[in-house]
Amino acid sequence: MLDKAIPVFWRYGLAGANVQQLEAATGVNKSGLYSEFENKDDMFVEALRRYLETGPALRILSSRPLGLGNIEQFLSLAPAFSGDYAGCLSVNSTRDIALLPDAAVRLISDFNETRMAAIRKNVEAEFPQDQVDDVCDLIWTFFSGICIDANLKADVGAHRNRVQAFMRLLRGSASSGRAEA
Amino acid sequence: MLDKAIPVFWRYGLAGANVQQLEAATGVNKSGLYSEFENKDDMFVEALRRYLETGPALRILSSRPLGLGNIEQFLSLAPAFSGDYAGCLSVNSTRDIALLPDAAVRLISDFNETRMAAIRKNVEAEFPQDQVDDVCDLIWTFFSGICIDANLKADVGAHRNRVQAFMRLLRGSASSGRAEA
DNA sequence: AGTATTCTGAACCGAATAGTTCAATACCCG
DNA sequence: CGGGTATTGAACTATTCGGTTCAGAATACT
Repeated sequence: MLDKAIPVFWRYGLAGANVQQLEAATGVNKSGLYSEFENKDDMFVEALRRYLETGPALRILSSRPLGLGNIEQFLSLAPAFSGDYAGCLSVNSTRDIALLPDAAVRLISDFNETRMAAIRKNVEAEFPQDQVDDVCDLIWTFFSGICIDANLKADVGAHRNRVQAFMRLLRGSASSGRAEA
Repeated sequence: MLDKAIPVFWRYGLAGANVQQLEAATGVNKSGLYSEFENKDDMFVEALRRYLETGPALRILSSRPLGLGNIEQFLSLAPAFSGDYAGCLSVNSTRDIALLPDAAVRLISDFNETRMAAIRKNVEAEFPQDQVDDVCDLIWTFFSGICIDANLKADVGAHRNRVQAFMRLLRGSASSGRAEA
């Protein structure tokens, strides 16, 4: 049920989605919706929570061996490209941050930290210590950019290309960085 | 007047902004608003148009000499970090694309093309031809990422750092690319 | 000063919104 | 089969929304 609600919030945001759409998408009518959730905000928070919990990001980033391979997987697979919805619900939601309930903001912030820590472990495996912060930041910024851009045009081929170009840049920097060190 | 409306749409999006907020922000009441604009969608489109027309992006990207210096300026200055609003209205709006009037989608798409062409001219000045497409794509993706992330935390210092780290990566790639060629 | 014009305030409208209630119905399980 | 439990449909409320109308006040022009 939450899984059915996720795409609605994904596409339209919290403010742009109405409960009729949620009824249609979930197949549950208003009575049912409001017996399970307190209000629309609550539905959003729970959908977002489920999205973050079931998403592949942390799994990908913690698979062994740690390293840039995981980063590439993360950038390739974590943003969705399924037509119905594209990019990432959490990234999309940071755009709506001004209208989000506190609980949702906290979810996003907390998961950002967790995800960043997971990214960091992979970066530490390949970069000298003094570059780790910057590289992590670049990866996250790049991920956000991919996710937003996917809303406008979700081209799977272009996405693959883009990730590979970024990884080339990163790998180049990693090897030259090690050489210098 | 449009200048006063821009921050409202910026923060709350088209769906999340209501006309009361637009009245308060512009200091013009509903009567005045609706005598000048057809409807809320129209206000949004005109605000977005003005934003794109008056923004610094194209000016920065076409200043001489062309090159990565312009790209750095663009990444540093084009995203706003003014507390009231952060990032970029156009990038924010791509997240709301599903609810935007056609005219707005066209504005965004067209300006994306124009901006990308301007980026390209700067990239061509420093990169071998076969890397230009990829580098342009990376720059745009990075820009989008910066803008979205600014919604959550708009830290000017972190922003500077981030841009510089990206530029190091890019400059490293440019010199090694030329060396190979 | 007098006239034309613009802008404002406030009332008003219909539609859509989130959210509630409850009788009827379907379903499940003993 | 029968009784308890979910689930539904639909009517209903209250509020907010975008948008309209228009008389009056402020403003500008001559």
